[in-house]
Amino acid sequence: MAYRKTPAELRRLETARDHLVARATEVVAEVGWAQASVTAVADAAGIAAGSVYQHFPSKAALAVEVFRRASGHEVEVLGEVLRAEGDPVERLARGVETFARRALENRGLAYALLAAPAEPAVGAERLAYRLRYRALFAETVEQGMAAGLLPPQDGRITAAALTGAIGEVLVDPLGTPDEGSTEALLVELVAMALRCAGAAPAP
Amino acid sequence: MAYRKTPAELRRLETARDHLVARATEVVAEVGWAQASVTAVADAAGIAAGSVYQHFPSKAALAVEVFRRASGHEVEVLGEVLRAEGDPVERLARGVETFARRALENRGLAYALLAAPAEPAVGAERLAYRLRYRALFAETVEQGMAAGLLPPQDGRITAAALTGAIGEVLVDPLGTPDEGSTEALLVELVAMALRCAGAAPAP
DNA sequence: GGAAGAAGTGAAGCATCATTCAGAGCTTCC
DNA sequence: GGAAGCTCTGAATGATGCTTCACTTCTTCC
Repeated sequence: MAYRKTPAELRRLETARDHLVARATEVVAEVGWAQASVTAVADAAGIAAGSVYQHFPSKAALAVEVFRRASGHEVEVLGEVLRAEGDPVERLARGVETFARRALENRGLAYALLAAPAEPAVGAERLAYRLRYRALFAETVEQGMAAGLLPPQDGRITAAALTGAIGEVLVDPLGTPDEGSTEALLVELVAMALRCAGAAPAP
Repeated sequence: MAYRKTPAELRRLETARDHLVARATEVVAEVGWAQASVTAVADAAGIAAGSVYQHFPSKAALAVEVFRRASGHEVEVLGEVLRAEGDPVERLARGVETFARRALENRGLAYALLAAPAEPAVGAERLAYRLRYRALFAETVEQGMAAGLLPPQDGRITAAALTGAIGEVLVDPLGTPDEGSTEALLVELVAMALRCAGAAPAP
């Protein structure tokens, strides 16, 4: 007998999938990719290990989805800040600050997205998303050059440097992770980024 | 019956161990940590898998030795260049260039040392060696500030940025890996590094 | 030359996980 | 209410790859 899923059932499945991805993301942020076994993730989502395969064909596919959702959001936020109205140099400063601040607010996830050991499928995805971060920074740097605010340079290298610098700071944050030093860190990081792009020092 | 190894025998063992580490390093540079199984490494060294355990208590111990030998050499070379005679800014430029050039000349190994997915023991070692690179850069930046050649800044952040930037460039080299573009890349990278530290632009 | 002890071998042992599957429990539709 | 089809379960399966170990080969010493 032919049989169709009701909309409610479809919604339930979709919700279960979202819930699985969300919990998997938490697990990855807490314990890293290596420790995020199918069993651990399923337990966190409150389902059996086998049920993971109702939603994803493999562990790698789930891992990639976790990575894409989290990274996609970061790329969007960074893009919005960098493409806002105004002076390219100011936008760059705000972009670096936003990117770094968000990463520092969720270090576990940021580390997982940017640097933590991961299976090859996630590694490939990471490469692709890093290029997107870099492309966004590069675009803003080129606008700064076009506006005569930045000296001639290869914007792609400056962009890579910015991405790498923020990553480094996250991997081993300088100083203790309290409020005060985080703010000081951001100030230094933004200043470094502006020097790096060759912006004239603030008066 | 008590029995001592002859000096010749001791030398043979030491040589065998060195040979194993050297071949393992090659394997890692070629195929990465993940694919460098005990069997693959033993095959490359021309010994049986079990014989690896004559020299190292575990695969992780061998991996750590491979990492330390290769990274230790890089730290030494960088230290020598950065601590040579002369102007801190010039030394910094030469240090960045040397570090990047050496990495670009052996990309497989550089990638393995700086970024490739690896087991936790190697990851921990990597963190330690990155701090050593950063400490060397930071020292030079502070000397530049003391000499009035660089503006006030947190040298540790600049150092992290330099390490990160070079790492990024290696992970996904901009442009094709031919002679000409490598040289152009180095020029841009050094220029970026000097801006990053706040050195006055060359006339 | 031969006994004693060390190094080398490589196939078996073992641990770890991703993945599967046969059955239990639900949902749909008449 | 009940048949048909779907989701969920979790123990069994299977693959991978480090590590062990009984045995062979080589080295030392008398």
